[in-house]
Amino acid sequence: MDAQYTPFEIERDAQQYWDKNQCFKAVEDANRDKFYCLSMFPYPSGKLHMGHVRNYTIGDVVSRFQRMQGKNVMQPMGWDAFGMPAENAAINNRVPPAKWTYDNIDYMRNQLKALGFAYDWNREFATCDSDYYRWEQWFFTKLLEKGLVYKKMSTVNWDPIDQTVLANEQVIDGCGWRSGAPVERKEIPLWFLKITDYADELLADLDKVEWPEQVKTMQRNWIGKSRGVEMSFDIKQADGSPDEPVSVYTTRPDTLMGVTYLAVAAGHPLAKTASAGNAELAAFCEECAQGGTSEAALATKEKKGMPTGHVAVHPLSGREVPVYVANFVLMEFGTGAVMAVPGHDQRDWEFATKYQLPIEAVIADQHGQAPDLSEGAYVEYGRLINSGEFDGLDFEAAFDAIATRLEGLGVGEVKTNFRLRDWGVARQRYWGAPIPVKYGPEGQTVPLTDDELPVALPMEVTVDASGSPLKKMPAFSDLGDGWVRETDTFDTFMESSWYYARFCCADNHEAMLDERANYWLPVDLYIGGIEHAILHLLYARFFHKLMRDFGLVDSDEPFQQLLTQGMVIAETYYRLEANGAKTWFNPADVEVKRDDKGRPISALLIEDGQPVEMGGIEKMSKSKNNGVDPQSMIDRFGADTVRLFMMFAAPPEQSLEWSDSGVEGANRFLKRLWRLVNEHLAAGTPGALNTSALSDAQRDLRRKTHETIKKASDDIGRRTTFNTAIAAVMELTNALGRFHGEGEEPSPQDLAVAREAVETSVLLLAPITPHICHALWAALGHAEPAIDAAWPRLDESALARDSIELVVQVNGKLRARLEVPADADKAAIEAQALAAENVQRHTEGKAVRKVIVVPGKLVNIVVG
RNA sequence: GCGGGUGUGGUGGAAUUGGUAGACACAUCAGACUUAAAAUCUGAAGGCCGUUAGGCCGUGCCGGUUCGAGUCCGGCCACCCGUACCA
Repeated sequence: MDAQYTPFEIERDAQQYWDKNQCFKAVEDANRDKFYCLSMFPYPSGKLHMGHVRNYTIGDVVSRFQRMQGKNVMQPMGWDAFGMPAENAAINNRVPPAKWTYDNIDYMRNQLKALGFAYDWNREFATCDSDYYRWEQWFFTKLLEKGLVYKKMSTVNWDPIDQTVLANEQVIDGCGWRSGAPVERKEIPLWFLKITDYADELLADLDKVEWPEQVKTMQRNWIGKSRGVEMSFDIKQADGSPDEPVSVYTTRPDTLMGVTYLAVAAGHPLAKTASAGNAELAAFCEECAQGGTSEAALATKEKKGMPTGHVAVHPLSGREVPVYVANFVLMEFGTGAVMAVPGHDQRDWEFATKYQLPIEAVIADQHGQAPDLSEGAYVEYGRLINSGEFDGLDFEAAFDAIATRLEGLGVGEVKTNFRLRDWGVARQRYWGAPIPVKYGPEGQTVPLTDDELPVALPMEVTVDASGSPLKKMPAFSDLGDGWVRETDTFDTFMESSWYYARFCCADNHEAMLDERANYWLPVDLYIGGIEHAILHLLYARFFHKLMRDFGLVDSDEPFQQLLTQGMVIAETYYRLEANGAKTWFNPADVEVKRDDKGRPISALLIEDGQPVEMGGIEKMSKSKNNGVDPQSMIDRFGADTVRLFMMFAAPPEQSLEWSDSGVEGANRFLKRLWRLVNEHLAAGTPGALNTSALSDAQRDLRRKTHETIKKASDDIGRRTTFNTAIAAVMELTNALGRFHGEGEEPSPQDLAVAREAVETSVLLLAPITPHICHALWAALGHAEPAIDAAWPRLDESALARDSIELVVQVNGKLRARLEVPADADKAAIEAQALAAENVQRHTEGKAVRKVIVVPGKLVNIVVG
């Protein structure tokens, strides 16, 4: 064994060994428990970033740990390869999107290999391979035949200069990111998947999966099941003539008698009839159509409205209330109209205050009084007031009574609603899977047949910033005889909704999935960023249920357990330029000055020695130039050091702050471990361990070894807190460094106890730093590689103690520590606690009211 | 705006079921080794007071429950993620 830790040779040798022996090739085996471990596959943006390294290290640690538990582990990797960045690269650098994407994949695959992840590379694919997306196209035609797909008008961001549809991300402060022109909302026909048909099941089945509660809550709220009443209001135009009734939905029918106005969307039919003779209103409706379509942009916009001149007739009281057009009401949400109760809804209250509309109390406060509405709405539930015959009813009773009355009048009904909307899957872009539909000369819409699939995306293409490239390619779209192809492509969420299943049988060219999917699925542990908590994870759950209902899989849910990792963040540095713009500098190019407590006080740019400003710690990003390239760290310290730091610096669910010195610390630990094993081997040959004849020092080290096995097993296997598992192993190696036998030379028994501690440390670290552990395990004389070693076994008897330390509190404050026999009874502990010198000082002259003994932990003496 | 989360020493974090706040590291300081530096090893350290014994304060802020609160409850503040065409 080399005296020096040489990470690059060790890592190369270990990787060659795993590769040559196909160690991570996964084969179905009905006789073993399977473990499918999946990390969210990357978008091939160019090179790995720290978020990828963190994500994939977590997955690799769990995979290797499960393998050591004896599981049949499958850990695949692939590429989420369609998307906008490839088109942007094409526009900016004139590189074909396919070439750009596949070049990036080649580079990033090498980076993943250098990190030593235990992937079964035989299963690799990219979603832009026609061999993958052809099955998605095939499945879409089946969904279309079954009525789960339909086309409807939908609102998109329209750039009037570039004549193109913009993604929400491409709308900055309401303007197009390239043209700078104010974005307009435009209605176009688009394909939708009926996810709302599965809303109830998507909600109910959250109880079947082991996901973080916060993610389940977010999904429940997103699906947003509610019970309410849908009712219609009769409408009179300004001249008194009737217009079409307006339908509204409310979850608070108990407040119906407090309605003082109605608000409709600018696109509502009523707004159109009202605008006919009202130029001012028509102009307002047009203004409402400006700006982006994102919910955040709409919801934070200043609330504006304008009266239509129409009035709505209250269905119960007959009272006439004004109808407004409001910019915060949208056609695609619910009915496109809302009833407003400003006394009991804060948004309505603000609108009513702004336009001097009446605000009326119809719900009593907790004292049974009319609430004070001068500062805001009263939104709690309570008993009804000012509601005629409904006065005195509580929420439940009022809901039922009012709903029954509306039903009797034939103007309303109780209705369950979902916030969830159907999934729009069509994009007016090139780099995606073509939607497999054609249109006939008489306007027929026909799904492509199996022998017409796949619809391959043409590789020779001109991509510019205007319009959809496929639309401009007759060779693609024109099928002759008046038939044309659909030129929209799929939302890239389509590809990421079923890739986990395709990994089970990626080599099947005859079918989308086969029986191997049912061996591996569901995924046992799925790992990825918290930012995917709603959309990706909800779409994948939906897609899984679709595949189930077509008999392709037999499970209900795709991901049994979910681990959501936090972001990787780093300090930012900038200089303010004369024009007010900020120039951002990479942390690698900056030197930080610290005060004598190590607190950073200032920073200099290394290049010119002049100061730069510290901009705070933020998510690693291109825009703030604070990304640390994982490659440079791997080149400097090796993969094991990077992996160890990533797992040690924070628990996986929290954000992780990058720290150069922390990485050096991780490297130092590995060097120390290397030396420790080296010195242990040089000290001599251990004897056979005799656990019935241990010295105190030997028993202490052995206890520490088994305490560490217990903690690390639980931390990695159950809690997934890898940081504390590593800390525990560090404690063990620290104890090992301090361990010395009684004689000048270590005895065979000393060496046997030390050997157990050394081998335990190596195996417990093997999932985290697999290369160094591969080398050390071999150096310790094992012919089998470390990846085939069994996880260390806990010996409960090694944990036993003769005496334990208790703390003594007086009135909850720590006053003394006691060493007591492990089997001491409560009375003896209490007596010893009361006798302690410092306890006496604090109890002297006071009455002892109560003594609380918590076995194994503490004694609290309450005095008064 | 709405939904979900986070907040602990100089720093990253630990404290798993309401029971010793600060494990393990990083940075800092001191010492050893060295001609010297680096590397390595050993030690110190939450803040304030005290010679020691020890005391007081302390987990974003305000309040509550409890023998006991970082942990539970109510109200705030700050930041982060998502918000349906970024992936």
